[in-house]
Amino acid sequence: MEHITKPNPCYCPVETTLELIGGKYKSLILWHLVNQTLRFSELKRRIPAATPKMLTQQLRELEASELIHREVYPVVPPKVEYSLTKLGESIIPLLRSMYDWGDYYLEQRGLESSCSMHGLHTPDKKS
Amino acid sequence: MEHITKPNPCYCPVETTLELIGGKYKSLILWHLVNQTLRFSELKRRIPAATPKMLTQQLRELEASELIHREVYPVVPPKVEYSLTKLGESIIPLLRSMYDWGDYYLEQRGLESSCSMHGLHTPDKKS
DNA sequence: CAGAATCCTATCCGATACTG
DNA sequence: CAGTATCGGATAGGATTCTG
Repeated sequence: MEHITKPNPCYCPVETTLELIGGKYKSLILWHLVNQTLRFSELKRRIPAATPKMLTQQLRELEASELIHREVYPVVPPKVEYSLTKLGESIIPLLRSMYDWGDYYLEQRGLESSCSMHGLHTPDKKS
Repeated sequence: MEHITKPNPCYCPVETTLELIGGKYKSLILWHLVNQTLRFSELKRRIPAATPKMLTQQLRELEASELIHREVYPVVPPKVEYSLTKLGESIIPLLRSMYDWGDYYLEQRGLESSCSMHGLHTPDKKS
C-alpha cells in the first residue's frame, strides 16, 4: 500500500460509545460537569486520584470527541473552563443507566457499591 | 504489609459496568448470545476477528462475572455451550441503549455507523 | 494556574504453533 | 472441537519533574 488513509476507524456504535467514555476518569469527568462549568483545578480537586497528566489527556480526548468544551481565558494566572457540549449532555442519561445497572449487578453479587459518583441522581452543586 | 487481602476492587457502579463489558469482543459476545445458546466454534465463526486465545479469555472473564454460563459436555469430540445467565440478560437493554446513543453520536458527527451488531434490534436467529 | 515533558511499567492484544 | 502455550509489539496509565 502506498499511503495510510485512516487507521481503520471503528464505527460500531457500541464500540464507539465504549471508546468515548471508557478512558480513565472520563465518566467521572463528564459526571462532574453535569449542570456546571469547572476549571481545571476544580476538576482536579474533585478527582484527586488523577494526575495532571492524565486529567489533561482525558480532557483533551473528550474535547476532541466533542463531548466537552474547553474555554481558555487569556489572563494571568491562566484560567481554563470545561463544560459539557450538547452532545456531552446527551450521554448523561446513558451514564445514569450504566450506573443503575452496575448498582444492580453489585447488589446481585452481594457487593456494596460506593464511589464519588453516588450523587449521580442528584448532581452536586457549585459550592 | 504482611499480606495482600484484595487488589483494591472498584465498586463504583459505572466503572464496574465498563469493566464488565469493556473488554475486547465482550459486548459482541453478549449480543450474539441473546436468545440463543452457541458453541465455541459457532461464536468463533460469528466473530472471525477474535483469535481462539482472545475468545477463550473473554468468555472466561464473562463467566467469572456471571454474565454467561459455560456448559461442558463430556463427549468426544468436545462440546461446550455458552449462554446468557439471568444477570447477562439483564444487561442487554443497556447494550441496546449504548448502541442507540453511539448511533446518534456518529450521526451527529456525520459518520456512517456499521457493524456486525446492526441486528441489535432484531437478534439473529439460529440458522 | 494549567499544564508539558520524560521515564517507566503493566497489561492488552495479536500472531503463531501446539494438544487432549 | 475447544481450547493452551509462548512470544512480542503496542498502548494505557502512573510517578516525577519542570514551565509560561
